[in-house]
Amino acid sequence: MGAANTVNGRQPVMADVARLAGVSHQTVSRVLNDNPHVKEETRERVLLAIRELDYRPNSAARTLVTRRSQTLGVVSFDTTLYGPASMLYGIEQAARSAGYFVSIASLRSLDGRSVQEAVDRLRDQAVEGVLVIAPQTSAVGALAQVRSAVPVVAVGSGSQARVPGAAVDNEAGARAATQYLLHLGHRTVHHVAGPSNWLDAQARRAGWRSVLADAGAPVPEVVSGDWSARSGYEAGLHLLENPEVTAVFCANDHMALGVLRALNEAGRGIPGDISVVGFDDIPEASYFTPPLTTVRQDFGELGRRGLELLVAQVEGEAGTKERVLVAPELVIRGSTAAAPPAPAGG
Amino acid sequence: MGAANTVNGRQPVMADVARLAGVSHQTVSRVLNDNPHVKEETRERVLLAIRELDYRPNSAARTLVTRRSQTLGVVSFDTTLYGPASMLYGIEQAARSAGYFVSIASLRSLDGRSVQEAVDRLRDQAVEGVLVIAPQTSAVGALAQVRSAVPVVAVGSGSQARVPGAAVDNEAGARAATQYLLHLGHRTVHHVAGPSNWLDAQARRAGWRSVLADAGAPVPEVVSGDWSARSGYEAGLHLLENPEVTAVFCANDHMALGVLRALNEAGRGIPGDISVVGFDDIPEASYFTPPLTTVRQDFGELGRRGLELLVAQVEGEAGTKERVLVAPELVIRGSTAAAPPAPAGG
DNA sequence: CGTTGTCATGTGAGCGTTAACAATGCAGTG
DNA sequence: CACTGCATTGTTAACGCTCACATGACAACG
Repeated sequence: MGAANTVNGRQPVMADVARLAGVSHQTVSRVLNDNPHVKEETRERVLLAIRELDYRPNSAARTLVTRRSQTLGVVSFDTTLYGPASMLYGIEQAARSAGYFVSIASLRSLDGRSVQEAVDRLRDQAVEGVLVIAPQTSAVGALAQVRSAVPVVAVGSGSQARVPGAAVDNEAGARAATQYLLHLGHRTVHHVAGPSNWLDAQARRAGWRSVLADAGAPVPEVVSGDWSARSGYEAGLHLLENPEVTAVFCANDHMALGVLRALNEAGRGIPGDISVVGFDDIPEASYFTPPLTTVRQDFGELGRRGLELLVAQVEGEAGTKERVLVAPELVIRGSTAAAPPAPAGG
Repeated sequence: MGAANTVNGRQPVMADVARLAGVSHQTVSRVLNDNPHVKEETRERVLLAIRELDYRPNSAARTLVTRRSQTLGVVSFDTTLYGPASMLYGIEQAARSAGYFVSIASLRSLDGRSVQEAVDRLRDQAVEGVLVIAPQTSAVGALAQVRSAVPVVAVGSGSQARVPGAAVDNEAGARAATQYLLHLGHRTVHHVAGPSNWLDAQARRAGWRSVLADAGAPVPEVVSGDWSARSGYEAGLHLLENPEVTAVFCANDHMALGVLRALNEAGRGIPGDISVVGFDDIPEASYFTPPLTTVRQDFGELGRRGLELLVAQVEGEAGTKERVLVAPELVIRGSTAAAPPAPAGG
């Protein structure tokens, strides 16, 4: 052991290790790269020298000659949100176990130029592939246009994106939620949608709508929010104006929280008077008042699957899948119940 | 304009640009590095050739010769949580505007070996500095031991860490919350603390305790949670056993959410019977039932300040500050009110 | 005993860039 | 007109590594 760490005041290089071990630099390289053509005794001498000098290979030099940076890039818009943050986390873990580094670049705005700019930034860093966490239609649209010498994979960007990627089956989740509410006896289900420029919002809305249509239930007007609890609160106030509302399907949990708050304030019983369903199953959802019935999606899994897809492309594996669809799951909690008896004369 | 993008089937290099522009590769390099000793006309010819070939400099080659990777590393434990996610976001943005790339490495576990491992991983990637988002005592302790050839800065790791860093003044925030509750006339304030191995949890608890001590108020036993809403719920159930509780200061908003839920379930009025204060001011806090009085800390700002600190160290600026303390702010909402009249015979 | 093959190791070139220095041209000066 | 000085450009050598190939040793083979 030991931590000389410098040779003549500079970081040790391969030649220093070679000299100390009494071999050529190439033999050191072989040891480092697990080349089988090295005698066991020599290998140990080299490893000893490496430890003695606390030598670390220079990645820039290696990248220069191998043309492989071992780095993947992640482009994202707002990693402050629970979903994107969890996907990023999943990506990093999967990347590490696949032997890649992860470099991040966030988007200034959602237009195509910004997406191209972020991809270029990563390209400047010689990433071998790019993952994009940007579920907005505009970003995905831009993605299809992006010039990139390396593979690009979208994570959590709806299901119809033109680029390869991993996504949750939003429509199926929305259908499950809506069907469940109908089964409880509600005449119809109102919907608090996400921003219309998000693919997920579109898909959830479409799923909700298709179930109502299939069941012959009336399709109420949609109230739109921006995913925030604040916007859910406002949507809730709006829904309160209509006394016929007995069931609400919100496009995410945060908006559902806002809706719950508006209903609570107004003295409506949940689920006695009105049932509420969310989407995402954030960790707090079971501690809302009341605990929220919601559609669980596993963001971490999504990130991991996306990364696997990208690695397969980077390493040029044959028979590469282009799209992975992860199934969400309806989680039933206390915010949903059978429809209240219809008001007399309704 | 144009996107030849390849020369003889490979990425164009500086020599290709030079040939097309009719200059030497060194002149191309000068243009790229804004060297003033280039005639305007030549510069334009070179820029044209660069665009024509869609040439991008090879960062590995540049890093190899300049010994500067333009990359900073971020070590974090769980970027799924709102605080860490926001700090990471702030860091990335500040890094971009300072001209650095950001590479991430998450911790397997919280022991010293894992911290060293993550730092080494980044070091292998030739980062010029490392930011650590790991507010646990164990991680910070390990940090002080970490061997690293590059500067290390801690972000949001309490105020007494031994490494340089940016942190929120947790004690001040906790004092403000506790004082406010006492001013409202509560005889004392109960505390739902975070995990004792987090510096923030320790500091908040210390701030709370000091105010009670100074005011001569009784110091109730602390209930500890793990930051999650679930643990807050359990803490709430525990607090309900004691009828004298009229004010609760929770070490974060998620636990406060759990407490609110437990109290709501038990039919206690908030704030009529019991006042509750949180810490963090997550975006949802104003939509809890009731809206949560809490201590706001600006995580993004924290990340930016930490990054500035690191950049100053990396670029060897004189008079570098070692620590930055960001002041939190008490935000008053509907979950707090004057103490209820003391029960007769109390 | 020469030939062939295989293992273990070394040698030299080259990856694409920047740094240091050299060279050129041209204006201004005495 | 030679001489200095400055602006502009070119030439060459690193940077630290891997790849392709060369070399040497030694066993197996006919």
